Order: sequence, then C-alpha cells, then structure tokens
Amino acid sequence: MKSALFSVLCEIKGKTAMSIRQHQEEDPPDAQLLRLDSMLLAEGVSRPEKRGRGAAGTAATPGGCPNDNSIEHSDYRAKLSHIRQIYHSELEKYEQACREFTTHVTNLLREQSRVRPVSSREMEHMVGIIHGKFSAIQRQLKQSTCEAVMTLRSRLLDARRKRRNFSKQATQVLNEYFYSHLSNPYPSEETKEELARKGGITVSQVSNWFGNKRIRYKKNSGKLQEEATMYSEKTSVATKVRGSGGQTSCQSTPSPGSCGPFPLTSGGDMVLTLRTLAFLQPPPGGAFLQPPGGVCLQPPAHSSWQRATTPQAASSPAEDSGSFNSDVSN
DNA sequence: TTTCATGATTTCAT
DNA sequence: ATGAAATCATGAAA
Repeated sequence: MKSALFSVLCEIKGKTAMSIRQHQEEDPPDAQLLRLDSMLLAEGVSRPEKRGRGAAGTAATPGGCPNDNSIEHSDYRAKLSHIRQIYHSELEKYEQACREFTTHVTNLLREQSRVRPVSSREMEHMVGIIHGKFSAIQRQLKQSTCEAVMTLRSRLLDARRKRRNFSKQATQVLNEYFYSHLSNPYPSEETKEELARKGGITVSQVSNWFGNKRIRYKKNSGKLQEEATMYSEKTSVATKVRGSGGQTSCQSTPSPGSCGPFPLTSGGDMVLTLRTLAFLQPPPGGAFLQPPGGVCLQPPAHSSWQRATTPQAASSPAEDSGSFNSDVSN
C-alpha cells in the first residue's frame, strides 16, 4: 500500500516537475542591489571591522569639505560606526534566521521524503526560495542603511551646513589684502594661494571670501569704512616695519597709479592716509568723502570695480582727485 | 527667539 | 573660467 502510494506520488511528481523547473531560473544580478552594495562598501559600512582607519572618512567626502575638519568628521565617523553596527547585527540576525529556517525546511522535507518522493532538485528549489525571501529583506536593510548614511552625510559633512567662521588670522590676512588693494581687489592665483596659506584656508575659500567681500563692500561701504581704516592702518604699519619685503604680486591693474615697478604698498599707504584723514575730518558739505566717496580717492581702477552700483562714487572722479590733492596739501 | 554676520552655493553674464 | 548678484544656511550676539 505504502509503495503503491509512493509510486503514484512519483507519477504526479513527474508531471509537476516542469512547473518547478520554470521557476528555477535564476534572476539576473540586480543592478540596484549592486549599487547599494558598492555604496555601502564605499562608505565603509560593508566592512565588518569597526575601525575604518580613515578610509571611510575620506572616501565619504567626494567633492565637499575642502578643509578636513577632523572634529566634525569624528562625529560623522562615530555615527557612521553606529549605523554600521546596527547594519551588521541586523544582517547577522537575518542570516541566522535564514540558516535556521533553511535547516528546518530541509529537515522537514527529509522527513517527508519517507512518505513522498523529494528530489534533491526540489530541496534546492525550496532553499532557493527561502534565500530569495531573505535576500529581499536584506536588500531592504541595505536600502534603509544607505538612506541613513546619506542623511547623516548631508547633515554632518555638507560644507554649507558646517559653515564655520574663519579664524581671526585668516580674516585679518584677507582684510588686509582687500583694503590695501581696494583699487583692484582681485588677487591673482598666486596671491590667492599665498593668502590661503597664510590664513590656513583653501584657495577656493579665498575666492569665495573676495567675492563676498567685494559685493558686500559695494553694498555697505559705509559701515565698512571703519574696518577699512583699521586694516589699512595695520597694513601701513606692517609694511613700514617690513620695508619693501614680501609683496606678493601686482595684478593686472589697469591703473598705472596703483601698480607698476614699485610694490603696491605705497598705493595702499596713500589710500590709508587719505582714508584716515577723511575719517577724522568731518565732511564740510556732507557729500565729502562719503563711504563710496572715500573710495573715489583711489586711483581710477578702484572706482571702476564698483562703479556700477555706486553712481555717486563715479560721478565726479576729477573732483574727487581734486579734493584728494587739496587734502594732501592741507 | 530674533536678528545680524558670514561662508558657501547657485545662477547668470562675460 | 571668472566674477557679480542673489540666495541659502549656519554661527553668534542681542
């Protein structure tokens, strides 16, 4: 009786074998899963060791964060390590569950093989299905881990979000250059490099700073007048002490007055003196040496870079230079 | 909490 | 590619 039943089941089996084979086709390697894997690897999440030894941190800054702020990055790394920990423990849990379930099903099938025919192919098929289900769960885990890492990165590594004010030293170096080259505040590439080096910032930060400074000075030169005086004074003292030492460059200044065979400091000093005088002397007619007007004391190139938005500054250059001369003579 | 200052980014023009 | 202008986002002071 038992053997008869077994043979009947074998017959049925033979008929259904086709359908099993149909499902057996391995689906092609998932592109998205590969992407997730490579990202997790790049972020240092996939690696089981806890210490990424900087690889995780540096690999995580593709374009941003010019100055590697290790303090912030350590925060990032700590949180990343937490994510990694969760990821691995979850992964381990799933794998263990998968193993247990597979064993359980295999045993079950083996037991059943006593009463019905169970081919090894069928076993493999079942195991394949189980693995498929679990890998779907793993894939979800990978996806959410990736999302968590992305969020963390945008929160902690995005340069804009992590804006820090420059050091006093950097601000001073930049301001000194700006105010002593008010006539043409466009540092050359080499100058930018030197300023960056002196201030401990990057060249692109220097460029950003000058871009911001020019536009804000133009808009707000009144408020910045005091600052101009201050920095010009510093520069003048510095240059007097330094003598004709290390002026870095003389850019393509169209004005022969502020550039030439001599260091620019002379121009800067002059500007300073006039500026200081102007500042100390109350304007008799009101229109005298107003912030943008103070600017007009500079050589022509100076007013040109901000003429567009300060028409009064450019309104009477001749007059300004006149007052410049008379001021000097006084 | 609000306001201002400031570094970074984006968009557009050259 | 570089700079102007506008804007964003954050730090710090009020």
